Amino acid sequence: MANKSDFIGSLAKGLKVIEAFNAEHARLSIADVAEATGFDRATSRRCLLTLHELGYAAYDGKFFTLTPRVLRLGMGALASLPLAQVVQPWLDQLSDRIGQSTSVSILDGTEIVYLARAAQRRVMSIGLMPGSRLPAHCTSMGRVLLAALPEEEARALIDTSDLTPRTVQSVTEPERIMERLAAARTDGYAVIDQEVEVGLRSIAVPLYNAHGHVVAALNTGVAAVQSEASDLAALYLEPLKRVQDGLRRVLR
Amino acid sequence: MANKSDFIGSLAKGLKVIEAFNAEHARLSIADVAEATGFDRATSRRCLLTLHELGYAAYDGKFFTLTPRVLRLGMGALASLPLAQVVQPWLDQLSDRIGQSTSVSILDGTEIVYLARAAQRRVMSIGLMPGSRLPAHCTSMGRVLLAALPEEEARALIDTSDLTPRTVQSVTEPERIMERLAAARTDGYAVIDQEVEVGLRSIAVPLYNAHGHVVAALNTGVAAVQSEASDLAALYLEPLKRVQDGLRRVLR
DNA sequence: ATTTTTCTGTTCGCATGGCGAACAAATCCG
DNA sequence: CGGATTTGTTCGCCATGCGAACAGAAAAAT
Repeated sequence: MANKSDFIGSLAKGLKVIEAFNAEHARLSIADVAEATGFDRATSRRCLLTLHELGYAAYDGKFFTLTPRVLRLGMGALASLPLAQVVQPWLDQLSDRIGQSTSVSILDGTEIVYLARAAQRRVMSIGLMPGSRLPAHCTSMGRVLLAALPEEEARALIDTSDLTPRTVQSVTEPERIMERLAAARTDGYAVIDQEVEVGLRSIAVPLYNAHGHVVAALNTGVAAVQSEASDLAALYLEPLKRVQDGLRRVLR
Repeated sequence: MANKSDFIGSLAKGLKVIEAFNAEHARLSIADVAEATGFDRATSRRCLLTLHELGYAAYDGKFFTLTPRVLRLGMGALASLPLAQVVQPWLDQLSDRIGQSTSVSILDGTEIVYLARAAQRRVMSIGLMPGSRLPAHCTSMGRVLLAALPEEEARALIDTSDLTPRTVQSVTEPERIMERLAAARTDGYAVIDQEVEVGLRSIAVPLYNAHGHVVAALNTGVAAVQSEASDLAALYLEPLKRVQDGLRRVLR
């Protein structure tokens, strides 16, 4: 930004207030928002009242919750990503053929964002839908996306990730994660075994565009009771690579 | 809002700029945004540059597109709706049993917003995901949700709806739509036959909470080549009502 | 290739919007 | 019931955000 005077502080504050709401904090008071954002209580209050006035938040006299109207804010981004529309039929077909859930995601900072999904039976307790996020370092799709970056860039992202273990199997040492990325780079795919959630294993491959650049990741996830980690490549790598090859001609 | 001075105009402007992006207008210039929002060009420019600075928009030197980060703005709303989490397993089961896609949505103004979905084979060309919207007046779920409102309230929403026909079968006269709502009220369900999209028929029922209030709608959609509209009730009403009954005890 | 039109970047003066402190009242909690 | 916490409100202040105006760049038309 050329000039500091091109920046609108009030808008920035309001967006930070919206981001203060999440699954764990769905219903917040003025004091809650002031604490979560670090803004003055009166500032937080004006932001919340503005959101309420515009229909983005409901207010019961003390607590605020976001309303479905805020979904309009995000739809512009999903809509502007042609990738999701293009890959959906491929995911549906792949999911039908292999009998497992499949997804496509992209990297956004230290997280992956789901763009498209074809779901079979639920194997994860958290519902994953376009827009959902998971940490990149401990997901198969995240690992192939990080592996596609220059090594220093990947390391910087790992260093700023929240490496808090999510299961007892979570890999949390940066050096070991970098090793897994190197392996993913060499193998052309990544497998995770109950690192992001107990009971879930998944395998992912990168998706390339016609120029050979990695633009997304494709995975399938299976219940741990259903397949050993060591079997995932034998079972699913070939169909995933077939979709990878098919999409390479289509994506730009 | 008690005081006009509790309203933050700059925040309101910025949110309107974000909403200017949609599927048809995914990539906008400063002039485009000024035109779409009615704001001064310099104001539009500052909003866009602020969104870019915060990571919500990408900028190529002339055009802006929203980035996946704006999805964080909407996720707080979905997360704060326990309804989506509660109904998902019921949708998955129902979808498996009847072999068709099923969805749950709520009313937001003149539109329905999808909260949850269990998809089988794609019958619609537009991908519907949580957060997607369709006009209420010409969808089966929209009709049962409008039918649950006091009649004057429903009429006011019909009067402010965009009644542009989407297919040759679209019902667009307010009186005829009100008749369809009355029928839905009497029957306890609604069927639409290719009004929202050629090739799609669907049937929906309202979802009640333990207090008997309508809180959402549940539907299944089928390809027109697969079932006649007159057969939908015979084929699917019973399983839909079974889920309706089951959820009545669970929803609050 | 040139001219015209449209768009963007930038500056700047101005008005007021948004800020936060302070106080009173309401609510919550022990 | 008293103390602690939170919310509503007012208000003075000043920095923020606005929009006009101008120059330059880019795009479109000739």
